[in-house]
Amino acid sequence: MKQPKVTVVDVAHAAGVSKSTVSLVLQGSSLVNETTRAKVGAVIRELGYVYNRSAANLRQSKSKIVGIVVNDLTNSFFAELAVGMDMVVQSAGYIQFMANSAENPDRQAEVIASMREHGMAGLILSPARGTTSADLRPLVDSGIPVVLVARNVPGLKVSSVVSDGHAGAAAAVRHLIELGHRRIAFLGGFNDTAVFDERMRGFRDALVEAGLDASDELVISSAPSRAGGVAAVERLLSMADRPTAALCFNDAVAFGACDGLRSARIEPGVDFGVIGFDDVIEAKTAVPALTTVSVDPQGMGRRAAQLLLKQINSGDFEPEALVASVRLVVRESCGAAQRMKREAVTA
Amino acid sequence: MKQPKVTVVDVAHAAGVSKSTVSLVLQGSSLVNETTRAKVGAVIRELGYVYNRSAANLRQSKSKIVGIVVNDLTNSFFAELAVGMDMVVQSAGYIQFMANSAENPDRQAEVIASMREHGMAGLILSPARGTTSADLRPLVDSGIPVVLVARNVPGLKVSSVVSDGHAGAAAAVRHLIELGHRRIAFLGGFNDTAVFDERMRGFRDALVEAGLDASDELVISSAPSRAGGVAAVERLLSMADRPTAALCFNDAVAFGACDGLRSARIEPGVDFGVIGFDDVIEAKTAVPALTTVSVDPQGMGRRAAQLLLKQINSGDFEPEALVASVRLVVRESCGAAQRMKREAVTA
DNA sequence: CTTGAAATTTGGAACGATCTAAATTACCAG
DNA sequence: CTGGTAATTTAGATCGTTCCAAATTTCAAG
Repeated sequence: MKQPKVTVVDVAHAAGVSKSTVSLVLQGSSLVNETTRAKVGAVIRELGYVYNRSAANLRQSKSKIVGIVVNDLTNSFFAELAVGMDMVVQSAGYIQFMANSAENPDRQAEVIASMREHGMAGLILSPARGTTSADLRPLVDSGIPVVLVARNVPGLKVSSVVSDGHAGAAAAVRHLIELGHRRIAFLGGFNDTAVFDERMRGFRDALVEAGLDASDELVISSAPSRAGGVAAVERLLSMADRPTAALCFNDAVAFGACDGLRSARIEPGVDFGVIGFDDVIEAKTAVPALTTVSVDPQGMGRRAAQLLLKQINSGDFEPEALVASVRLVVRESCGAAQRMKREAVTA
Repeated sequence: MKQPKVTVVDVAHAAGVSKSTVSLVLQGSSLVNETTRAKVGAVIRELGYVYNRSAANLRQSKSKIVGIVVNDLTNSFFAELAVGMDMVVQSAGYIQFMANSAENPDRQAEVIASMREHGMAGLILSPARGTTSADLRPLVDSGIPVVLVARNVPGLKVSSVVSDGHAGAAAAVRHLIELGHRRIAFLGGFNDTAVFDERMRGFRDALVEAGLDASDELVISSAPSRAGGVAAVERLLSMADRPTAALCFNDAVAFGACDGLRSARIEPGVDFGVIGFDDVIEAKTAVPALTTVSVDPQGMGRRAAQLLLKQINSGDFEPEALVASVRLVVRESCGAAQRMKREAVTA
């Protein structure tokens, strides 16, 4: 059962040539005679030879391995991201170490270190919450290309691919304004993250642009989860001058907000406008269907992988920052459907 | 920027010892003097040395890499599976190549070949539809441990971890019978897969056990997707002696079935009982909430990884077949809530 | 036949670790 | 001191590949 593994030398011997020739055949060199190439190829198949890439890399020190570390694979947004990367990495003839950091910076550091020991040529990282630039500095300084995706790490000079949170938030707010809302809140998310900051600024800028109130009390931060959404909406409902609509940090918060509204006998999408962010898979099927800002995670993954491969192949490179565009998907939770119905009646 | 990489020899030189000693330190051997160990450790940190595991493996030919290939990472069931594996693989000090085959056997073959060239110690595979035993034979024969998960490949003597589809389907059917249904259908899934066969037999056995009709016309196969569910339920509604409830091949089919029922003005969970399979994440939040057979994919992933590691560590091993137990999660779509309400009124 | 250039093939030194067996050093009792 | 054992350290071969420089073969023209 356990084959004593066969090497180039075995192949060479069986084919009656030298190991150098076999090596040449393996790399498809044009130096080798067509007859010998065929002969060696036949022997390779016959003996069931498998190429040992680590041995090869040892000599030429350029591996075909990239690392992919994602903060939460169970979140379908990040799973899609990973699948996008997988597609381009695979079709470029590379293979990936892939690991889930589960939002734990220590675990993240461990797997990155391990990948480095195994000789990865580059890393795509969707960083765990709390990742600092110091965590990544040694890796970056060693000259290994790194691409951050979905989230940024402040103070680190590396490439990144992030979605346009500012534009997305602004578009969502403009849509709510167009629907007639004049007092709009921003719900959920930890206010010490870069993503929060960007979306919140988009929110605020759109309000200011329309000459509406954009004061601090309209921004209610909380955990970026369903539970956080419930908590945030409770705070909102206790406000004196109560808003009539809200943009949420992400879809999970938006779902929580809907839960919270319902338990206060306020129907989301009818009595109150709710917009989410990310367009997770459940957004379409939820009741009411969630109006949300959609960010094609698979496309982002592909772009990140392309960027990384480009940097790996060009010995020297400059960090690049890509911004993935974003689009508002209007469904029911914002109340657009309601308004159309109303207009139909009036007409 | 680009460090000329430092090796054991550099460390040895800087620490004033031989490379053998450095190697001993690296493997934490007790042979080396405490003073030298400290000295070498300091130099290692100072020079920013990174261990080159491929070089090491070349000599000792036992890598700390496992391969994980999954048929569809965008499906949250399989994503959870992968996360479970990730957990145990990572904490065992291994690292994984992970790839998505996207249900494409050719792509699957490619990535497995690539992983093999890179020297993986074992493989966990959730096989793409259409995988044959011939596809995996060479790998298995080479003595590399392989664990199949979620799906089996007929005619291949390797370890596997699958859920108990028979018991799950039977439990679901018994529950429907208990709710008063006497004519029950099985919807969706391709009837040439092992998983289909197992679930369908569980369905049939439970019907026979209760002395009910279990004829072929009650089994309506289709694509295992939402669209497939719609198609299957349409065929069901055109039947002469129409069933009053259905067990679906998986949750996607169940959602489709609900869609189809609604467009025929039949309310799932009220006029018709629907049960799914897998307990995907949306099952809980859908309307009506889906009654379904839950299979803890993360736990399955963990068990698969544990099994693989066990086989890697014991030089020789026998294939083992693990069956993950399964439990029925009763929500709304089966009509149980309705019945309870009715009973409350009657009481 | 030679001959020289082109086409092939090849030996052996890397690559960065481990491992064996042997060398060196330390230490202690006599 | 000396011998002997225990504790450390080390030289050098080795793992499976690539690559350089050199060797060999092929072959058409003189």
